[in-house]
Amino acid sequence: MSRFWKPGTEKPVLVDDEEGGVLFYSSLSSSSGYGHASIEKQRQRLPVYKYRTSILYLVENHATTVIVGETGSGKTTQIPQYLKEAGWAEGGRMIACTQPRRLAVQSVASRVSEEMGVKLGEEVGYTIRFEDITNADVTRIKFLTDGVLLREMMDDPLLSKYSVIMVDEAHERSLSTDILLGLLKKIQRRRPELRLVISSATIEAKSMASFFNNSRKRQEEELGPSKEPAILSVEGRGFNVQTFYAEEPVPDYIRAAVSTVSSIHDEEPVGDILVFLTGQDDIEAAIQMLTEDTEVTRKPGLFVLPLYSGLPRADQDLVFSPTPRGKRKVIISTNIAETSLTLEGVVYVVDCGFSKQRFYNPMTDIENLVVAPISKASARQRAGRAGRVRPGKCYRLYTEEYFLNEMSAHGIPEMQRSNLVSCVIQLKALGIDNILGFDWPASPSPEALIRALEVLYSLGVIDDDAKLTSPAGFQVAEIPLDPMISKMILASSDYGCSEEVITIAAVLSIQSIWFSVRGSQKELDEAKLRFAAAEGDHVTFLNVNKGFIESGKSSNWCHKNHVNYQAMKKVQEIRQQLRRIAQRLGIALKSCEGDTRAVRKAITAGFFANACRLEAFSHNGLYKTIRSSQEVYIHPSSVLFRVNPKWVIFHSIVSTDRQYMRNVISIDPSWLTEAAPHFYQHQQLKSRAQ
DNA sequence: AGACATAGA
Repeated sequence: MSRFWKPGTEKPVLVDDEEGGVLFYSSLSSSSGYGHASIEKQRQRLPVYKYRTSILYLVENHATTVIVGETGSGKTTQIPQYLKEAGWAEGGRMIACTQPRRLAVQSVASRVSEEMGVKLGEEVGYTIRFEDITNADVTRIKFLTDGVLLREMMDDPLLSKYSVIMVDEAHERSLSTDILLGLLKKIQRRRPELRLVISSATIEAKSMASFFNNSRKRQEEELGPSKEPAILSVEGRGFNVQTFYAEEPVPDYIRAAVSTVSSIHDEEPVGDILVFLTGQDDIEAAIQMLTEDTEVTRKPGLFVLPLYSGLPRADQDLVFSPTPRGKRKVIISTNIAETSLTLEGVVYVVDCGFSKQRFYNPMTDIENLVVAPISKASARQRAGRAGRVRPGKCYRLYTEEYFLNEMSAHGIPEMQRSNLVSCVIQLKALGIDNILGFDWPASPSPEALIRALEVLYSLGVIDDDAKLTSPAGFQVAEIPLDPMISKMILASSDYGCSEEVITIAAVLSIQSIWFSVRGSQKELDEAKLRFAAAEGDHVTFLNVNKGFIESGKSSNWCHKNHVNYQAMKKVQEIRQQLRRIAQRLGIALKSCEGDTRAVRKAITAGFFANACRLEAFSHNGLYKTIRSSQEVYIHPSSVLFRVNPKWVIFHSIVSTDRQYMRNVISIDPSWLTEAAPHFYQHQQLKSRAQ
């Protein structure tokens, strides 16, 4: 909750800002105090309050209600309370409200418990991974991530303990939100008494409503609530934002962003500037230009800060520190500032019109990060970030003509740009047999679905009838990780190395265990050599983890070795969760005491499909994948870079100028046929080995 | 000889 609270200052109050972001108010700013009466008044001042009766009426009479709520309408914090006040949580039932992000879950839950004057974790609680702040006997309103609600369905497929489920931020179309929406539509048919509240931005409301339209003719004769969804709009409380467009298309958006910042600083009154660029590289280039530009640096009072997810926490926290009097803060950010967090004091937004987006190619089974134009919806969201404290201005580094005619209305749902193995196994675990015929809010391509089914079949997780195998399929579905990693953990049981493989699984599920600072790349490379294992990166992770444990989990040790202390703590947390799950699944927790063959065989059991062979006469480290003869190279960050063993298995691919394998181990090709005889026939390997 | 948008279980 106090994620960005700075020790030594008064504890801030977190307030949901209705965009899944979190706004940080100092408690000094509301000197009226938090007595019950003043909270009640604050509640009544929210735009959504006028619609209280209408909302309750619609929820009573419609199976699904779509709420279009703009920024600051108060829908997220108020609607669950209205529902409870109207009796929807009586008789032991619960009201659920989902969010796409953990931080939003925590902050909204704490706000609502405060408004209701109850202790968090009692009448109002929340659940996110690793944190269940609820009490089954007394919790009536429960906030949770949509991913957690999906997991809950494994034990309770009809979600029978909930009377109303509110899906917030549905317009974001995240993978888990879309899966959840598809499943909720199915549950509705079995549970006519269940009510859904879908909260969405304007642009998606109609398609949401038509997705949930289950009405048939002669509906009047049926009992129960109308199957036709209701739509209700609630106005927001943002300030007006004036938009400016580039007159001509800009050839270089980094340069254009820098000069726009410079002229805002020259010509506009005080107020912070938020610049949207695409990634770390862009941001660092822009900062360098801004600080080298003597025109700008001569002027006092410009305070430039980067913001992206990979930035160390201490540096991220800087953007929340108050702007000193007479200074102007310039925050240069990735998309993280579009939805995930909110910056107070921003009056000017500069939008480059692009973001990095993930795309998935089912033909090659490769996920790519591509710089691509944003949607109109994203552009509006970015602009809105300027109007939070007073009227603001948004400078778009593209033409109005481009905005109107070229930009798509909304982005492609994540479902249609992702590898679907995790998604498909979740549906299978819930008994959805006909994956291709599933009613999705946005259908993924049949090719991507078929590819996911193929991978699951080759892992032995589904059978010839595409049903989960027993026990392997059910076990893999139970582990909250990518199925290839889950399979690797299952196999570690047979090879007697589950402790090691669980460590590897934990490391692979976080971004990076290395602490990288621009300019100290060489030191990091040297630090890596201290842990480097000839077998490859996965074994190197084991060495790092061992060193960390032996140091007594010391942050000082991490610092000296260029290891990210926060990341290592996270690794330990995930390890503990995975160990508990493994024990529940009957996987013996056992260490192989340094037998790296055993570890690599277990990895092969999950990742055999990612096997590659060094080209016979390659002088530059060219490999080809066994499965599809794709040309790939070992990533320079790998400990096997330039070592180039003959046979390797990779964990993932990144595509830049070439396809690079990240996290690589060397293997013996005979392990492939041992792990997946059906996938690699002897014949095939032999002919390729020649 | 060179790189990592953003979430989530």
